[in-house]
Amino acid sequence: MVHGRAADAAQIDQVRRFNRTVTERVGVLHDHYLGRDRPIGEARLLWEIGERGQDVRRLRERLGLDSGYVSRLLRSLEAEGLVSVEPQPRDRRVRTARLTAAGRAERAVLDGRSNELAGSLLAPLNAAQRDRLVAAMAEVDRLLTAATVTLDAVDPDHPDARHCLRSYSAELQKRFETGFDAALSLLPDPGELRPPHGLFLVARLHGEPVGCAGLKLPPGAPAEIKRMWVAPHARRLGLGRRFLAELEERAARHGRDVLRLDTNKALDAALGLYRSFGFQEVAAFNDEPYAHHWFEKRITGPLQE
Amino acid sequence: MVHGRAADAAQIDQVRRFNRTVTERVGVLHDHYLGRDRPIGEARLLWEIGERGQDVRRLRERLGLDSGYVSRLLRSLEAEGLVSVEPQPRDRRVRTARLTAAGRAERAVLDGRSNELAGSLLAPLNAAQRDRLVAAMAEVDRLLTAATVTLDAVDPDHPDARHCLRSYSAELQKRFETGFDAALSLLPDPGELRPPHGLFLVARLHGEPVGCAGLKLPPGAPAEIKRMWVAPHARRLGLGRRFLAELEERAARHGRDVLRLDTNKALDAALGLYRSFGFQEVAAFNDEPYAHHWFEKRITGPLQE
DNA sequence: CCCATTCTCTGACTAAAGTCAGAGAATGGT
DNA sequence: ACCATTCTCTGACTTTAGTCAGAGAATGGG
Repeated sequence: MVHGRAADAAQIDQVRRFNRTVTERVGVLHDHYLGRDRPIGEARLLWEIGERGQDVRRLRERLGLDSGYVSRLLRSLEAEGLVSVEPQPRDRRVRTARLTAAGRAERAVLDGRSNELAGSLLAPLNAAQRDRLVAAMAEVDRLLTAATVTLDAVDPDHPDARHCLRSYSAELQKRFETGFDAALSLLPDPGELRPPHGLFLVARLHGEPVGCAGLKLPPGAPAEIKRMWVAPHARRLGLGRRFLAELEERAARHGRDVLRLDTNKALDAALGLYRSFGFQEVAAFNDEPYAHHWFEKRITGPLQE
Repeated sequence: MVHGRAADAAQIDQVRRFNRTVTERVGVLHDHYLGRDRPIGEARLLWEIGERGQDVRRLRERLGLDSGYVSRLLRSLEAEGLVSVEPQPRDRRVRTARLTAAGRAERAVLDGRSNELAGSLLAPLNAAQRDRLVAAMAEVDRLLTAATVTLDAVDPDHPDARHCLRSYSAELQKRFETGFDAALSLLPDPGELRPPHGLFLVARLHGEPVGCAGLKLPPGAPAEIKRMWVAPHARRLGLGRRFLAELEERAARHGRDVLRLDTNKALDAALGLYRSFGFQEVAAFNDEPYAHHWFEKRITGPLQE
């Protein structure tokens, strides 16, 4: 990964101090408030089921727990009358857990305690300190979230890839003045975005696909970025830049020394990103009907001895 | 407490999001790294014993564990040859745990893993994001630490109070051009800083005294702040301001409408604090030989219906 | 319709984490 | 010298938090 250079010692140190303070302060209080009369396993489950219910397999996935264990926890919550579990109508192997009225009440209690906990962290501070703490927390939150996003090369037919591509088309449809009709656009045919003539990256946050980017590697020609998209709720995490860096590195690894792309004028954030990432605007190199701008960047090949 | 007003809902919300992200990301990784081949109870203990050893009772206190449990953990570490436990010479009921050479090596392994953990949080980020994350972490760390400091009224003869007063004198001795001789200064006699004619506050961080401030409440005269001091490692946490706010409130509660103090020109940070807290410089109201500045603040009495 | 797969559940375990009630050695104050 | 207190330890527990192997129902593709 192009970003994966080692952090320096002072940074490591500060992160460790942070971890210590936070696990002490937040961790201790967390258990104190949440686990007051119920094992935290159950409390977490109750929380994760949520107001609208959840499939058992999603619960397992979200909490990272063994299927037998989750099943047992659900039995215990059922016995307390807090939860009911029923087969999903569409696929009767899957079962859906829902909160009963009592379960909802119990969840509200947990909710209240979480608020108490949050309040107790802020309480000893004055208004100015609070503002600064909350702002710094938002920043940490945002950047740690950014750091949990994974980038993987997948086949463009993978369900996560298809999901992103559908969202991509839907968004263009909404944002382009003229709408967007995939049939009119210069779509790379599927083979162009899979090895050996290309690749397709999917970004995932907690397992959910939240962005994609394709790279065409036509033999003997510049590499070309296609269909880069980031889900609205995953924006402002530096994901676009991370895609570009990753694609640039991969293009270089495949021996290309030029990376290019085309884009529509409606995508103003993307235009800014390309420029700040070192792309230069060039003359049209294709006749994509939806493009208004064409960009190119000279990249360094893989290091040689 | 004067700072203890309720935080607003948006702040509470952000704190909760933060707690969630951090416990997921830091918590999970923490256990993953530290508990790799050893129960985390033992790992924490090994860590807490430290290079120089620790009394068993301090360990219990720091980790908040049952005495039987700690004893058992120590037995297990002893059996592995990582720790030796011996009676303290001064009080043979108390026992001190020390790391053996093997224990020190094991602790170094844990240390390395903590570094890995910290590194793994930063690894997916680019340099700019890292800088911002580390800065935000430092801010959170600092403010959460500030929030764990407690302020309590104690008798000026309490060991914690005496500790602070000794440190206070030692610091003045070092910082005043002329040195500081307590015998020449207008020392409030002990009775003046305990009820009903005064009070004495001690600030504590993790049980350690880290600051103090006295308030004289002479009958029918303005309240007067004396001997305010914050330990060097607890500075920049807004503690001075917190002392002032607390003393102001207590003075008001005792019906005073003027708060005053004198100070030496060498204490520049304190001078700035007093001014920014609303104190006005006034003519000398006493003949303290070490004072160069006298300040006064008009305060509001307790609310009346 | 058959068969491989998916999903949840149960039974049978294990390890970690902790609690509780004393026992026995040291200590400090009187 | 005596006694209450402090400190650590041991034995006997419990609860929490899992893991693992397989059984049985439902589904989907051929």
